[in-house]
Amino acid sequence: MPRGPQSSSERASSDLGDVAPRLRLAVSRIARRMRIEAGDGLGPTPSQMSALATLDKFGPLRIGELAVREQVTAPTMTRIVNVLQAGELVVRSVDSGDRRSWVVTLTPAGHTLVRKIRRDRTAFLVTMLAALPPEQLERLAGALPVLETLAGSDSPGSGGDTQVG
Amino acid sequence: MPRGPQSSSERASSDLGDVAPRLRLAVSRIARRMRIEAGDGLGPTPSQMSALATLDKFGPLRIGELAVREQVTAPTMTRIVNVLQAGELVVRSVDSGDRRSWVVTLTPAGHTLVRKIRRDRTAFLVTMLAALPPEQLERLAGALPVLETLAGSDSPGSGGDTQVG
DNA sequence: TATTGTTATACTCTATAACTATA
DNA sequence: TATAGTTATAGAGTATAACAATA
Repeated sequence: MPRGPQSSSERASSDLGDVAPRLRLAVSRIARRMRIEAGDGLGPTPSQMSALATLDKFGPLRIGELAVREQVTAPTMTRIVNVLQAGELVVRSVDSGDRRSWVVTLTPAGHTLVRKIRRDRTAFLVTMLAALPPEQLERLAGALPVLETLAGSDSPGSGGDTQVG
Repeated sequence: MPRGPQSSSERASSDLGDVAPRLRLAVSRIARRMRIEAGDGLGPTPSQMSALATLDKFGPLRIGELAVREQVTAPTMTRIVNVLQAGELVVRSVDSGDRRSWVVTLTPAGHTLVRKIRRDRTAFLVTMLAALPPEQLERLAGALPVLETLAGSDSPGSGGDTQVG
């Protein structure tokens, strides 16, 4: 097994050619672990949670606006909002100025829930990171801006993501 | 905006406290982009793809074994295998020694498809990585072992993952 | 009897098409 | 007419329960 001259880290800068497959696998698995270890099956479904996160980020929105941001059809968003409303996580109010529309607003309980789940999802990583030697944590922190570049930004209209956590 | 003394990188080793939330968000988004930009809606559904990947990794398996590895019930796996069989991606053969069981095997076409999708998923990252300045690629490569630690390994029985890509 | 897999049935999430109310 | 949202209906994917064939 050929090794480069550098000595400190397992496999670092040598053979950059296999960075892509390794990064793909690592990212997929970390994402999956975060989902699962945060108790994915409990509480709101992914689509409900995503709608809550969008409301948390952008503030009150109309059904149609929510549907566009969530990349979901209007009937689907109607149902999602109905469920959230039944759970008292959002309220609907008539749009002053256009009585065909509803404005959907997060309730305090909705806010609290979004923050709780966000915390839960981060908690898994916090635990993992705490177990890392400082040198590895440094390296991870150093690569964070690069990862954020790869992640891109969620441009509101263009299928923006608004991840829960 | 307070900045640490180090000069070369945007935000690196200072305030490690927010590594977890940033990493969480970055990982979620990269995973999502990989899924979407690889043409997620096309070809086999996620559950079908996952079953194919498991067969690719572990070789021929019985329906029940597949169901356990995929964390799905037996009736569900029956249906998944039926669809894959109709698409000529797998074949069923009787288990010599227990005629209640079927052994499911990937066809050459199934193999080819798994590899194609794996390539497609990596392709997005290859493009993104090619656009990075060498210094950033270095930093990413340096953090890869750490990310792989966080990713963990998929222990076969314990709901192992067997990511497609 | 116990086990492997299938069939029957139901539930959730999503979509498209048709509809109602307002602009 | 055109638009915002809802209702009606259908399809994919999953589960539990009941069943068939074999061990």
